[in-house]
Amino acid sequence: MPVPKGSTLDPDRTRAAIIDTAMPILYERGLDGVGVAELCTAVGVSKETLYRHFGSKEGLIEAVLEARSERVTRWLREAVEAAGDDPADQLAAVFDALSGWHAEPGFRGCALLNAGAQHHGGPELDVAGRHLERRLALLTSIADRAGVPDPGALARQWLVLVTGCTVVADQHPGTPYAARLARDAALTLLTTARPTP
Amino acid sequence: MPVPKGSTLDPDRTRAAIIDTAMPILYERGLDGVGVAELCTAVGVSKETLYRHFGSKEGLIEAVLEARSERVTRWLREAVEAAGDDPADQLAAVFDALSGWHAEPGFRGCALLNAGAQHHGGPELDVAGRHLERRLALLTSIADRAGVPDPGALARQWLVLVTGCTVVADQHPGTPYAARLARDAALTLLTTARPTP
DNA sequence: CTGCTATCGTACCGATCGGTTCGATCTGAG
DNA sequence: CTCAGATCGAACCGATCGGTACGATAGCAG
Repeated sequence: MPVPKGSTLDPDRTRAAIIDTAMPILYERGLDGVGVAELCTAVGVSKETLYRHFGSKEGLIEAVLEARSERVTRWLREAVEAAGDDPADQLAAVFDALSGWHAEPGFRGCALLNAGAQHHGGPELDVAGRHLERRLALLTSIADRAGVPDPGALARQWLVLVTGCTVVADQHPGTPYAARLARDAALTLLTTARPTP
Repeated sequence: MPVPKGSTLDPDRTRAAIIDTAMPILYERGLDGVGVAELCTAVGVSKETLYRHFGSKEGLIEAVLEARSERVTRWLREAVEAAGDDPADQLAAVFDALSGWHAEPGFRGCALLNAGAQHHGGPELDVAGRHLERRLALLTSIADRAGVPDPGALARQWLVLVTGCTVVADQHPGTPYAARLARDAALTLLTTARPTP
């Protein structure tokens, strides 16, 4: 076994440490708001190490965003799973989870959407698109369970609400509790879409 | 009259020309994606002139975003006014206007929201907030006319839909016609909110 | 004509950026 | 102990950035 595992020289560990440390800094200051040198000193790593792992600043950004998307997706899925079997409860759990996130001190909007807006032509936009696709899949599973006639359309309406309330919560101080309003709207759409026996 | 009006040396004209030319470039390439020198050559103006008018790149950006917000707000208000007196028609007109915008070739999301995401701490976020405030005012006027019990809450739900469908249309290729889905959702919310006599 | 002002074109500044290179150092495998 | 690979620290590179300075020019008021 030529590669040491778990040691201080473990490349996987170094890579994970870079991602974990760089993530909040890039989220807080923006992709273009912080240089590679500063990221390196924050992580406690040399530039050579960072470039050997990620090849370029772009590569680092992609890795950070991918890790973020996976983390957020898992977090939201767990919130849904903890809400029981009722689709309405699951849907409410999504927006309640968002409510808590929006109220956190360091909340600055969705890191993926922000990145897609910042480097619009680049790979960040693709990462953001895949992120929304994962989120749509989660919402579609809820709509499927609810047995509505067109679960795909309803899930996409929910996706618009989820995305919109996060942006509004971030950028419009005149709308607090945007997630709560979106939750009510989503539940109304669910009720209206359900076949009335 | 020491200031020439309408001549090629008219400062107001120069200022407007700089804003008009810089606006699509900053929108397309991002606030940090284009330098002041390139903007100057695109406008056909010297750096000294640009800096005398706006003081800094930040000042130029603020002026451009402010002009953009006013233009977009006027455009949407006119779409509403052209839709007649029925609140439902006015609401549908908002999302239909958005549909057409989203389908335009150079569509890259809302310039104000993108700017707020790019320079998150700075004045751009305030401009984006004021932009959403203007949009909320328009939606609130529709909700008022509809005579719903809580027009402020309904208008804010519509604001979430408007914002969300624009972001989704930009960043999620898997959801085409996001504005049409949002339109249906908004009309459903309106119908549900109306008192049933 | 005489100013005044807006503008141009260019050169220039210091700072920062992303990225590369290299010798020294440390760690763990064998 | 020896060796290979991972890392460090710092110097270094060319390019670009936002912003400034200056002499020349052009249009208008008086």
